Amino acid sequence: MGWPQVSGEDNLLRLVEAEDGDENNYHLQDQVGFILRKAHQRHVSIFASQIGDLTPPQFAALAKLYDIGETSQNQLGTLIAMDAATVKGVIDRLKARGLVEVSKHEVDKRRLLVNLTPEGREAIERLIPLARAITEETLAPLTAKEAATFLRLLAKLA
Amino acid sequence: MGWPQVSGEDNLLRLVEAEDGDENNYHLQDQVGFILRKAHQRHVSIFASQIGDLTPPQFAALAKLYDIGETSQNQLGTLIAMDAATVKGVIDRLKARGLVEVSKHEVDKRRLLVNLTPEGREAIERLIPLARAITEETLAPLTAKEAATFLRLLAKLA
DNA sequence: CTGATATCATTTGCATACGAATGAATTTGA
DNA sequence: TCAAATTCATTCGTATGCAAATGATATCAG
Repeated sequence: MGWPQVSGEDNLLRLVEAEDGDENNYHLQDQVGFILRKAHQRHVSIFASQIGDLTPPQFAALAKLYDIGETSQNQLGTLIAMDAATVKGVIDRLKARGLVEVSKHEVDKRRLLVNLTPEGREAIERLIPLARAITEETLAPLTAKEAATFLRLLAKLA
Repeated sequence: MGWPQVSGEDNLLRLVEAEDGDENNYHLQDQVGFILRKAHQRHVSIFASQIGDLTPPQFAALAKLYDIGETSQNQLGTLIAMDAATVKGVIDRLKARGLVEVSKHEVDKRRLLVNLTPEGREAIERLIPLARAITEETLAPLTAKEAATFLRLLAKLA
């Protein structure tokens, strides 16, 4: 009489509803948000297995700085989809490890300029091949054609 | 001469490489992990706009309990893809709000049983229609056909 | 039966992630 | 020009998310 009392009735009710067309049946497992969260978790896990000493957001910051060179902290955040509070923490940790350095903007005194250090540059150049492997492993469950389709649709959602 | 000094040379180098076949060019924006992270962020944002007083993980816990009835905290975590440490925090907060209640397993004294309270049951029944709207809005950039394809491929990845 | 293993839950430490509030500096507009 | 609005960065509070360590309990193997 523990859970059957309430839940049992519900399971019965749900069976009846299923026969009626399943309209009131909500399956968490089928919701895009839930699957999206799991897919993201899996990717982060793959990332960690290949690049243990850097998180995906930290890698994103380095990769973007490598791509575009010095920028303001806020601008960098915009480019890698992090709000101001989040990017500050990421940059602080990269700074503490000597991978980036910060300086004040000459004219606009509000801005904090961020750039790679030589060590940061060396690190990102060393890691980019691993990042390609991570992408490959993440997409491994799909065929090449499926992967292309998936990336196209995912980009439309993001 | 602030940032052009190093970055300018790099952009030039990259242009040359692009002519060579783009092999050394790494574009964060095209990586599945980065787009996955952004898509997830967008969904969480949509979720928050429709259900402000509950997070997606909290909702997942309630929805799963509504679906299967009372379970152990660990088992619930497995079902909604959360590790033991994470699910504990989620359940603690739901418990503090009176949406779930916990009790000790009669025979296995290690287990902590979790179940919906009447308030929790009422809440999840009220929220499920909103969850459907959230799914719809998240998938809105895709046609119905694209959405079906996307969900199929996403599920293979997750 | 009992020692080795395994499971369940908790705790700690670290790292995103975001809303909201704050302060400093810049830009806008009347 | 100068007050209002905006932008940039920081800080605080809250909420995932995971690894690792710990303690309590349960199960298994010999």
